[in-house]
Amino acid sequence: MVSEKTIGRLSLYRRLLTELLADDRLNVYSHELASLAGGTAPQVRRDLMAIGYSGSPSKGYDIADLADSISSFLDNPNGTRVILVGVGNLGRAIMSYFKIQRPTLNIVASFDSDPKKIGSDICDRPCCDIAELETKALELDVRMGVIAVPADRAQNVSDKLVTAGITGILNFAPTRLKVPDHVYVEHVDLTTSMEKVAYFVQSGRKSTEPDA
Amino acid sequence: MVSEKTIGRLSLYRRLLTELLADDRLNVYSHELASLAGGTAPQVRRDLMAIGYSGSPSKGYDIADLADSISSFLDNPNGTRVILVGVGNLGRAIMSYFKIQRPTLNIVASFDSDPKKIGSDICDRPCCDIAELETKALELDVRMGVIAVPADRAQNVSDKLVTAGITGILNFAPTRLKVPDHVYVEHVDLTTSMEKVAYFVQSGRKSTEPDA
DNA sequence: ATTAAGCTGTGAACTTTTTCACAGACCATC
DNA sequence: GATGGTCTGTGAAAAAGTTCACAGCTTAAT
Repeated sequence: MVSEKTIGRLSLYRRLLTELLADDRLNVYSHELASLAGGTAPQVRRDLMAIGYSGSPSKGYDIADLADSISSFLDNPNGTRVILVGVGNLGRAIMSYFKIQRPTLNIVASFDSDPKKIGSDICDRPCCDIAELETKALELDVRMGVIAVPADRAQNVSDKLVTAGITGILNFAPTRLKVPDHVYVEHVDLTTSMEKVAYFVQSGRKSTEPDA
Repeated sequence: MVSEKTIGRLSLYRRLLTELLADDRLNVYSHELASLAGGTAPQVRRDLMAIGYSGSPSKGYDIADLADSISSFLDNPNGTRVILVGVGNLGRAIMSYFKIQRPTLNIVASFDSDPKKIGSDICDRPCCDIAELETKALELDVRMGVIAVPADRAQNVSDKLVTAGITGILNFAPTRLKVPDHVYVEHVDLTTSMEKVAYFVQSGRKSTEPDA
C-alpha cells in the first residue's frame, strides 16, 4: 500500500515532469528529480518503486512515460468532479487557480449563502444556494468537496457533503472536521502554517524535514 | 528539540484552547483535546511534555495557563512582522484572513507589480511596488515573508526576500524554492493537496494518518 | 572484447514518530 | 482515612518513514 506521503510526492513529481517536458527534456535521473522536488534520490526511487515503475540504469526515467504512469496511478480515468462551498476571497482564489489546472480535476459548481452571488457564474461555473447543497451534489454526481467557509459553518457544510455521498474533502476552514471513517479529509490550515514559520523564524532553527 | 510536527500541533492546540476558553471552560483532559484536534491522548501528552508542561492528574490541564505556555514557547514576545508578496485573489484572501488573527502575527505591508494596486491600501496595509521589495523589507525590519505570486516569479521573489534578511517563508506558489540553509520554508501546495484528496476518493481508501 | 563510469532497484540499517501500558498522583466518596 | 476510579507522565515497544550501500545493468570508450 502506497503511503499518504508518497501520494503527495508523486503529485509533485508529475508536475515537475510536466515542466521538464515543456523544456523538451526526454529523460531524467532520480537525483535530478530529487533536487527539483527538494528531496533525496533514494526517496524518489522508492516512491517510484511504490507504483511499480522502472527506469533504465543508463538513461534514468523516460519523462513522458513516467508522467503517464503517475497519472494512471493517481487519477480517476473519468476525471474527478468537485464542488466548492464558500465563495469568499479564498474560495474565488481556489476556483480561479484550478481553472488552469489539470483537466482531470474539475470544479463543476460552487455554493454560497450570499444572495448576491447565488445564480451568477463564478469562474465560469454556476454558484448555487448553499441550501440546495445536498440535492445538487447528488444531482451533479460529485465525490469530492472543497470547504472554504468560515470556521463556524464548516462542520455543518461537511455533514451535508457527507450525506450527499462525498468521500473526500479538502478543508480550508480552521476547524478539525468530524467525519465518518470512510471519508478522507485533508486540512489546509493557514494559521498553523503561518505560526510554524513564525516559530522557526523566532527560534532561529533551520528546516530539517523534507517538508510537509 | 521539539519536532516540526509537534510545532504544528501545538499551534492547533492553542487555537482549540482559545475556543474552549471562550466557552468558559477551565480545564481539559488530554483525551478531550485529542478528540478536538483529531489525534490521540498520548500524542497530546507527549507534545505537551516536549514543551515541559505539566497538568494535574485529576483536573487535566488548566486551559488558560496551557495556552499561555504554548504562546510563550511558540511566539516571539515582540511579535512577528510579516510581508506578503503578490496581491492576487489568494494574496488578498490571506491578508484578510490574518487581519482577524492573533495580534502577534502582523502583516505590515504587501507588494505587487500591478500599478493599479501599488500605492493603495489593501486590508489597511500599504501595497508597495515589488521593485522596492528589498529596500522596504530592510526598512520595515521583517523576518518573515509570504509568497503568493505565480510560479514563474516565486524563485525570484524568494531570492529577494532572502537578501533582505528574511529567514522564514510561507510559499503558496506551486514551486519548490531553493533557499540557503538558514532559511525555513513551508510550502502550501494547493495542487498537491487537491490531487491527494482526489486520489483517495478515486481509490476508495480511507484516511489513516493523523493528518498533515 | 574489456574496462570504466554511472545509473537503478532494493535489502538492511537507521531514524523518527506514534502508540502502548503502567506507575504514581489526585480527588471523591464512603 | 481507606478505597476506587480516572487522570497524567513516561519508559519501552511498535510502526512508519528515510537513508545507506551495494549488486547488477547498461552504455561509452578504449
